[in-house]
Amino acid sequence: MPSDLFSSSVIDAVSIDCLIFGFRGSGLDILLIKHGEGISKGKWALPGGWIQYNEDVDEAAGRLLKSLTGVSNIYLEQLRAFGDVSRYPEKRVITIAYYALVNTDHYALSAGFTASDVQWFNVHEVPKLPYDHNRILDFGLRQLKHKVRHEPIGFNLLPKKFTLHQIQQLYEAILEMQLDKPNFRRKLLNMNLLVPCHEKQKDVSHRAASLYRFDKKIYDQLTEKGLSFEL
Amino acid sequence: MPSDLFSSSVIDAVSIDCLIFGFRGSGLDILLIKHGEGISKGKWALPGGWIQYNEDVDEAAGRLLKSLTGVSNIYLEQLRAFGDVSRYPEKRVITIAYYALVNTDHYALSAGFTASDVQWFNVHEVPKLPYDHNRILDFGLRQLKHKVRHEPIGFNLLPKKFTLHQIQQLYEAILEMQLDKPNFRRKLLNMNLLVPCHEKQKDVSHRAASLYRFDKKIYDQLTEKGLSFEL
DNA sequence: CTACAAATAGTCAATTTGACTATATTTTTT
DNA sequence: AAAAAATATAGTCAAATTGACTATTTGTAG
Repeated sequence: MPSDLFSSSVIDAVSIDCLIFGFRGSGLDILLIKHGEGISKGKWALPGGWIQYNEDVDEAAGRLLKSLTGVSNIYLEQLRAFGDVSRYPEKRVITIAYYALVNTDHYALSAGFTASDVQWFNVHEVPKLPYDHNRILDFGLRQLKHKVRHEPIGFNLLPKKFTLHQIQQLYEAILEMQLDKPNFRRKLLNMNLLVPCHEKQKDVSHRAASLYRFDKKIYDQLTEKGLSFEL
Repeated sequence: MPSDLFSSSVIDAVSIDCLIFGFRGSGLDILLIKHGEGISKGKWALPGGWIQYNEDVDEAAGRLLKSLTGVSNIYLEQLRAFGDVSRYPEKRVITIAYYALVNTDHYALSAGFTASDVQWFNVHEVPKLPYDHNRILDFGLRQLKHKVRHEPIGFNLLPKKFTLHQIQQLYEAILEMQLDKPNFRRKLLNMNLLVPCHEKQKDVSHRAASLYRFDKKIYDQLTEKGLSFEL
């Protein structure tokens, strides 16, 4: 740490930007908001905001997420900071990017936004975004692709109760590859991580599949016993 | 992004802190510097500095690393930002932590530091550090433990030419576990990632082991063909 | 020339993978 | 009511990988 502890800041501001991922059966989605004013008016962009003086950075991200979704117990984690000089015009703004995994069923969009301000986009059909937001998204997608194979975080994108086929579709969407159904089932079930709900899905026009849920406590127990989640 | 683009910053400063890892056969080391002045005078701490107005954050980290080691092409990657309100006294300082993997042979310590200012510590014998530096170190160790198993970055801690046994010792130090020698060799060699130097180590009082090197180009080629580094 | 130290090679059962085929249970169609 | 369609679930089997070992080779040191 340098000696000049009382120099005034050379950074104009630190912002938060958030990748909010959702999944609705057909590919992975991301939530964008439309800028109402400012430099990039009319453009779609990642939801973001400024960090307040008296809140932790993690708190700021949580606050932002809640203001968008109305819900607060959502999976949320820091991605990394982006701080190229040229990432933001005029001012020197460093942003700290977060990513959230939400179950699109369980929350009401837009507290304070109209429908036209907030919209889901398939992650591969995202328009050109301002600043370095496309780069942040790319980075987040890579991170998600990796993380979902080594930690059981994908379940956050699904309803509480889900079928094996739903998880598979989710993984196929995130990893961008086809997976063998029997083998995927086998691997997942053999981890003994999923708890059967003893319930079947409803309103499907074919044989109904069993519903399962993910239990963090069971995962933590198994982890202590040496399980390492790998898919 | 909120509308008030021209508010003055509520963050006093953004700093860089760097985890510099080294390996010298006996456990994993980290480089600490002794504070000469300021709030935490006399304490050992992570090397750090302020981000300049006209440099990317990654550049700032590189500059800091070079000022300490004299070398510039070192493996360096961002860990994450740490931004709790209480992490720093008096002022609101957010820090962006990086971690570097250096080969302790190949660089001269302390351009501008005396030996008593800079010192290697075994990562498990680190004193109480100021601010949230112990937390940053813990986070970095976890990250390293994970990353080293999924990406071939460990080689950065070794000399250009190394023996299989050296890699194994490195992995044992980072992962904090014993590994079976024949099985470790087999797995590593079967990836066809290591290039034999057709050379033996010297000055050992027993049978000399073959030297290998890691070739990033070969790794990239194999990756394209579907190899995924896993240890 | 013998003891040692560590490198390197090889064995083998158990487990996991990948690529499949087969059967079961529903709903919709004829 | 029977057949067709759709999807869930179960099972097979050879190949590859792993984990826990033993055996051999090649060098140094006394």
